Amino acid sequence: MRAKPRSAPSQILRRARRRSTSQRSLLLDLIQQAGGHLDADELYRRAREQQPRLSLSTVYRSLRLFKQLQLIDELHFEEDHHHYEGHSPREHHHLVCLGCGRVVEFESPLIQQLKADVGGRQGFKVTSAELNLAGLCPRCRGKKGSV
Amino acid sequence: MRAKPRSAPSQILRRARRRSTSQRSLLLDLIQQAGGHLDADELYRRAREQQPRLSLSTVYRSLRLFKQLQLIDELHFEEDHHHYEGHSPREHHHLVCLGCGRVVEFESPLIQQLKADVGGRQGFKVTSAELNLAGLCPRCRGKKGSV
DNA sequence: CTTACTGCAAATAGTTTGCAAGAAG
DNA sequence: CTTCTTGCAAACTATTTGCAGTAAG
Repeated sequence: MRAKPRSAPSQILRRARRRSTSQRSLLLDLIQQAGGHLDADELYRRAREQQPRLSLSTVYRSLRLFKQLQLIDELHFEEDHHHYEGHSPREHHHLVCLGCGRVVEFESPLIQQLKADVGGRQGFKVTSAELNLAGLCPRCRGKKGSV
Repeated sequence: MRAKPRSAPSQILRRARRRSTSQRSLLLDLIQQAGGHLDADELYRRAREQQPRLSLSTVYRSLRLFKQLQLIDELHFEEDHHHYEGHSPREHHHLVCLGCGRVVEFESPLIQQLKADVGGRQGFKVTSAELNLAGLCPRCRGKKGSV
């Protein structure tokens, strides 16, 4: 079984009867490049470096659209706003350092097992799983008093 | 090894040099009774039934305090605001129905294993783990078109 | 009494929306 | 051309803060 080739974003937009604009391309590029974990404001700041007139509304509208089209995933860390990353075919989860904010990704087969177990036991059809671990990274474990 | 007896909230407050007020007792009671998953607004509504002059600021200030003192835990579902539940000694996680919002709790030993595995591999000291599964409950799986 | 706590109103952060002008197809 | 998209300003939701009065210890 080969992985099905993922379409280019512009094709996905076309199929959904949405237009491919310079703003959308730029935002999507920035999200992919960043390797994930951007929040709306950071994305806005980076995007303005290349398109100074781009507005924050457009950032939010685009994020909502990309999310609907499954081009990106929304992450819910222990903060008051969301983070975003390009949708990756491999399910993975996040480990966040409470000291410096660094985010590490990891995969684990245990999660699949858990989804099946718990879903089955409760009669749910489980469609998504978000696991966030938090702690201190090697560097931040040292400077204890400082946090 | 016996579980160490948990102190009453009022004692915990005293130890932290915080006063035990009628507002704080009421809020804490409501959180315990509810069995968890309340958001600030719902808590506010319920509290006002018994203390109509209680303000929303007090709700937020109390939630922050309780969280600091580890009397409650904050949950981050796929929404724009947080939910809260009384801190329970047994680590557990949540399965949320996207149809009706029902929340089911579950425990799993796999999570402990995962924390140790991932933490060790990355050199992190893992202090917390939040796992949220989402899907459709038995009832909502039926009425598919309706959601 | 002393100082933490509360209620209220005003401020702030994050996000959404109405609308007229602009661009994609 | 037609309709979707954008920028801007205003609105909105969730949460925090300043301050003067109130109450816990």
